[in-house]
Amino acid sequence: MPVTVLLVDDEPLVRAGLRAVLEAQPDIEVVGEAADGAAVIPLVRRLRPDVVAMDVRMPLLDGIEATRALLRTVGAPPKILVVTTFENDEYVYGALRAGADGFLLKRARPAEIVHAVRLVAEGESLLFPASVRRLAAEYGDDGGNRAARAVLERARLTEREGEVLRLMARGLTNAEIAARLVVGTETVKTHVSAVLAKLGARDRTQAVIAAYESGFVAPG
Amino acid sequence: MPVTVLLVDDEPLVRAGLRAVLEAQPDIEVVGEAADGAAVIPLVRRLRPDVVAMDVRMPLLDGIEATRALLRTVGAPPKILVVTTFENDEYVYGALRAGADGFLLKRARPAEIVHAVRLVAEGESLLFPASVRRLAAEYGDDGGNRAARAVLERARLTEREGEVLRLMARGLTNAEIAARLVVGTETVKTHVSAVLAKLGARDRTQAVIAAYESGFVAPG
DNA sequence: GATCTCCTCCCCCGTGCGGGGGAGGCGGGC
DNA sequence: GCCCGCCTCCCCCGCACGGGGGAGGAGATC
Repeated sequence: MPVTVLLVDDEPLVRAGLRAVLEAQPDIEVVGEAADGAAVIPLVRRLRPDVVAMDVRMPLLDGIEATRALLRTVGAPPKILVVTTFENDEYVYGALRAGADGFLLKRARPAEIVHAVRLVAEGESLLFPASVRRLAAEYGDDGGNRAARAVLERARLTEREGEVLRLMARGLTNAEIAARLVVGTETVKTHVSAVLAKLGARDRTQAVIAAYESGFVAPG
Repeated sequence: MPVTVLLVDDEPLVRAGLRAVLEAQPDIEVVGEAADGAAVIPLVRRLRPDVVAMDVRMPLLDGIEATRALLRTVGAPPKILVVTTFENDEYVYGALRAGADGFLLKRARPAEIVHAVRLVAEGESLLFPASVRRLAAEYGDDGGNRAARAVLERARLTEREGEVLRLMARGLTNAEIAARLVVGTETVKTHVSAVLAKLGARDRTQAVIAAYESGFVAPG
């Protein structure tokens, strides 16, 4: 059965765009739309979507409050994909802290949007592009350790994948990582691919950026 | 004429190793050795080396003080390559602040060592692997702007190269950077190569790491 | 026992990347 | 005038990278 999606955005144009992009996929179905956060909860109760694609900035009830309300009041809540215009939107942090599963830039390419929806539907987190660095701030001043663990959990990286990401963020090639971990390069490639997928990164460079931006690795 | 090098390290073994590596090159000549920073200044006056490869941790006079003294007292001072065991050596920052032109890990491969010597001899800076992030701290809290400019100057990146590095650090591919800057991909490749060379980075991933570690781009 | 996750390793394949060259135009400085 | 730094674009070439599959073993869970 297809992935069902509810669109929440105050701009009809954006909703139409998302609908067009998503419905072009045989395995994704847009089951409803809402123009404001206040309308979300009853709609979710009725339509039971797998994913809610929700704008952060909306009149009446914004994406953060709507996310919080959804998670608090709905049993078995849908996955929440926060939609935003700006990479460094203050609201995004709030939404992620409120429990959103990922976020999506409005200027992302169709393929990326589809990818993001599928990913969160499968239970993965989408932290890239990572304005999530401030996660670190939440976790006090004991450095990046707890923050790193938090990122690990949010992105659902396995321990091994976390090790690989850390080595990627030190500039090592797959072969060097393989030597360091005493495994085959094919194994490293597998882990790297998993890391890229979970972080929503296109290549190792973006993964390293995400590692820095999320506080998974800290400068210094 | 060859590049002349003066070796300064309290461990004879290290000096011998550097000598062996460097003298294997037809265009590099080791013209002298010293076991402590205190002996450096007269030797430099006498030998006029192009490059001084200097350990940071030495008895009597360490690499930081020796660097400072060299730059203060010698007219047309040599390029100074700081040699260190650890990537995150506190002393390294001091040496770079004191005016050293680059640093070198003792565990670097011979080819890298040779490369570093040639590079600083040519007047380039070698900031990678970048424990230079704390440059940012020197420049107050006005964010990364002045720090970025400082890194630009230290690494002698041109304005265009700085732009390219910034886009690399946002995860863009060469083609995307080319589109953004409205130039050909070949042009971008040229800039990228220049950035890699000047930062001493092996690939774009390492360049991005250097950008973060140096404070050239800031998380957030 | 069956199922699941994780780690490990293997295949094929296209391509973006980076190194090696060279070259022309343009501006500023000597 | 000349030279030099910078930006621009071009060639060839090897390889690491990343996507697409598949598969076996260890360990935990049910």
